[in-house]
Amino acid sequence: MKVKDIAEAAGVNPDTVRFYTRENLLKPTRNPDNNYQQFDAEDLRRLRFARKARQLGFSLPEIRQILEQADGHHSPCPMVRDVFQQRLAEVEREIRELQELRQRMTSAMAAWQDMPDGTPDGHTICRLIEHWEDPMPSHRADNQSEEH
Amino acid sequence: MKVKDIAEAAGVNPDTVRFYTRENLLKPTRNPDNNYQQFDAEDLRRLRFARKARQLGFSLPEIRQILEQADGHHSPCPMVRDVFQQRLAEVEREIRELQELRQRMTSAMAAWQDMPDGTPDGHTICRLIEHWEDPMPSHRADNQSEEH
DNA sequence: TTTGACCTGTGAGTTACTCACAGGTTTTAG
DNA sequence: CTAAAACCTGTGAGTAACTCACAGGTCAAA
Repeated sequence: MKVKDIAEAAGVNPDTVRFYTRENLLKPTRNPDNNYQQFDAEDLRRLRFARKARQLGFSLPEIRQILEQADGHHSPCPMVRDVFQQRLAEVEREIRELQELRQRMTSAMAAWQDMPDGTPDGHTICRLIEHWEDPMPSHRADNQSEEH
Repeated sequence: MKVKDIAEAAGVNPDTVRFYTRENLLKPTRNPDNNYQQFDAEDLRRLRFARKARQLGFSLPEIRQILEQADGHHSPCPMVRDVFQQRLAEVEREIRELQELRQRMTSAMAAWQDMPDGTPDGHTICRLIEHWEDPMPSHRADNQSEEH
């Protein structure tokens, strides 16, 4: 399998395959004739695994670690379990934060209803946002200055 | 007020103030003697507004737009309302996706309980993830190839 | 007066890709 | 058989919203 083949088989962009190869998540052999990368069924499994782990919120370094552990015939289980549990906690925190945010937004929307659309006072909304009480630190998506 | 003062007053990193200034969200005057930036109370209000809008999920270009509209004595209301509504829908989608993810993760955790911690078969977990049924596109946090 | 804390602008690093480029190879159509 | 299309290669840049580092200038206190 060449880059495009494995990419299609896994449903990803060929550039992602190249990227993962650069990042040592995939280790294709090389065709000495033309230096093309050769992927096999195992690579495809790794790629699919990586993609699913990504959907679960694992980072590329974490995924690489898992794959390397498995390569070395070590059980990545305990580690995976830890990371998985951490990730679950994180997901739950994200849900709580977003629910709170949604609550605050719908309240704001309600207050909004009382104003005509083209209200002449542009400061009304701005004040609404200005006086937004300072909440959560933020949700992981937008802020990397998180506490980990 | 100098950079550090306004940064402290708003509870942000001084580099964020400098960054917002570069991005034209803040337009401090300059002290001609030393070329230092001079911020006033209005700048502080803008900065606080920007930070709260960020927490609500507005992007910097959106925030800049709102501030510029307000500067030009136009009411940013209709625009803000639109963006706000979009953002609310997005938050609700994120919540749904994360809840689904959490559901799937807790199910996986349950299956996990049946295995001893240091299980010799490292492929057990990997298989668990491998066979994860392909779900949602992903949640905005980790994937910019979203459909907008 | 000298230290230390601040200021300046610029450039790089973060994450997980995606895209563009220039040049080599292979496949396919005519 | 050849020319064009489609693929391959590596590298470098762009994305969002910062954060940090660097080198050199300025200023307040001891």
